Amino acid sequence: MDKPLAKSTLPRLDESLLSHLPPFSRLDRRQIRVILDQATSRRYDAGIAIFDEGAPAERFYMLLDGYVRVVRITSTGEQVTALHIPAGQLLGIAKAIGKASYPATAMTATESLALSWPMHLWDGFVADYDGFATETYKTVGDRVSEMNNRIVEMATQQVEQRVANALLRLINQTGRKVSDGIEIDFPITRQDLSELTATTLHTVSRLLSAWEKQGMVQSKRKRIKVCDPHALVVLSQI
Amino acid sequence: MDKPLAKSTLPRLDESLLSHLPPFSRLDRRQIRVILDQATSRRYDAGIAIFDEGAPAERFYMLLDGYVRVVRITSTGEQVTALHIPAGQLLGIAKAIGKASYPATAMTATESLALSWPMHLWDGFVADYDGFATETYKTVGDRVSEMNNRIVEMATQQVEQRVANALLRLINQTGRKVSDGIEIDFPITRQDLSELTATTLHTVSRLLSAWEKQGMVQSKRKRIKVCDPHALVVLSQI
DNA sequence: AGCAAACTTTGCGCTGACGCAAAGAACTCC
DNA sequence: GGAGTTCTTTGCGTCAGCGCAAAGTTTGCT
Repeated sequence: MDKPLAKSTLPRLDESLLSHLPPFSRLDRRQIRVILDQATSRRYDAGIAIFDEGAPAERFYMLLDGYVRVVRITSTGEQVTALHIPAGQLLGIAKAIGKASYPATAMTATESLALSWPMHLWDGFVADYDGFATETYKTVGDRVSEMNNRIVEMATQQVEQRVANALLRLINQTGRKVSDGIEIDFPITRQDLSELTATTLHTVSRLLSAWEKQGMVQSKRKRIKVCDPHALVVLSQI
Repeated sequence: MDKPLAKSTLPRLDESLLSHLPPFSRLDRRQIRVILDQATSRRYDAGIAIFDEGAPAERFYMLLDGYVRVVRITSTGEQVTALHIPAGQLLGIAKAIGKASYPATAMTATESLALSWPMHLWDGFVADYDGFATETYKTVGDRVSEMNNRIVEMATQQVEQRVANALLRLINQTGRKVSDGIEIDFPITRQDLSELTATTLHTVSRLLSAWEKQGMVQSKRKRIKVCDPHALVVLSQI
């Protein structure tokens, strides 16, 4: 869909980009060099689809910087966010779950930077690189767990608890410590939160307003800061 | 937890048990013989936990006969059904998603029969048996897709649509053609259906009564037969 | 600076689905 | 065969959260 930049337009990628990331951490410099030389690097604006649900899974990606929202779009045009992926994780790994096309759309939540490789290299990576397969399946497992938890939450909890849980998950996964609390590290609207918790932006807005009055959170346009995580935990477990 | 029967109490297992099942279908008789000789066979009554959420994943299973419900239990004791597994599929494959313990409980929905192997054989199976890994990851992928669909459904659909969808999924996966419709092939209560669709048994009962009046379904105690699948499809897609 | 677009807040009425309650039907086990 | 258990149905009152509407706020664009 979008044409990757020619590799030559970018400075040679440095080994340190990958060497500390779990799927590659057991590899030596030489192996990482080979991997990097096969990679395409690209910057994405915020709000762009890296790949689309249903499209043939031609490449897999390593998110180096930014945040990605994995969304599914229903026949009636509603969006449902399945998960958020922070920098340092693989995405578009359809092959790891035996799929030939992407099962969901990956949208950048912020400006992002990702490496990608053609999918035909996948089997080689799995076979040749120690730890790559293991870490990949762990990633799949973590995402399965998260989806599982979402199902349980949606099945058993009220809207208020679901929103509280979603906020807690977001600050755990992508929180940034600031002066008087923890802030979600990417722009997130009431609409986004509602798509993550199966409710409406109105209800999310009302909840955040109420919580702000009680001093548990502070928010401005596209930014949410949690000041009292413990109070949220209490709320989420009623 | 439950002690498997000693292998010697059962007649020698026949190769035809496995030879047509996807994870083993590319193997020759000799390989299947080796696999069977390492397997433990066991019968389970209906309503029994084959393994429990959180327990160390010591064995993996192939369901030969019956149906298994994969459930999660919340801190408040509510059950949520994640998926149903029909005969012919692997279960308890925590290793395939990088887990050392089972992420959910597997309960038999009917009397069932399963083979199992100690988990330490897993890596050998993946390495030695052609197609085993591929088929396993496909199974994982299918389950991920199904969970994904459940999330989207729960996020966007009304109770009526969710129940209709659940019924359609059940007759697709586990339906048995009978005289004037398709019947779900295992006993399923209103309560079970409500745990699958995040609602109450009362609401499910009301819906089924209404649908029965319209001739779309017929049901008796623990049995549901869909007479007009197309009408359900229409209902589910409003 | 000024306009447009995107995001947020808040009020109000409505209703789908739940909670509770109670009775009826089917099956199981002595 | 009868007592107990499990499953199902149905009625009724209630309310959480949605839909709609409209106004306010922030940001970006020209």
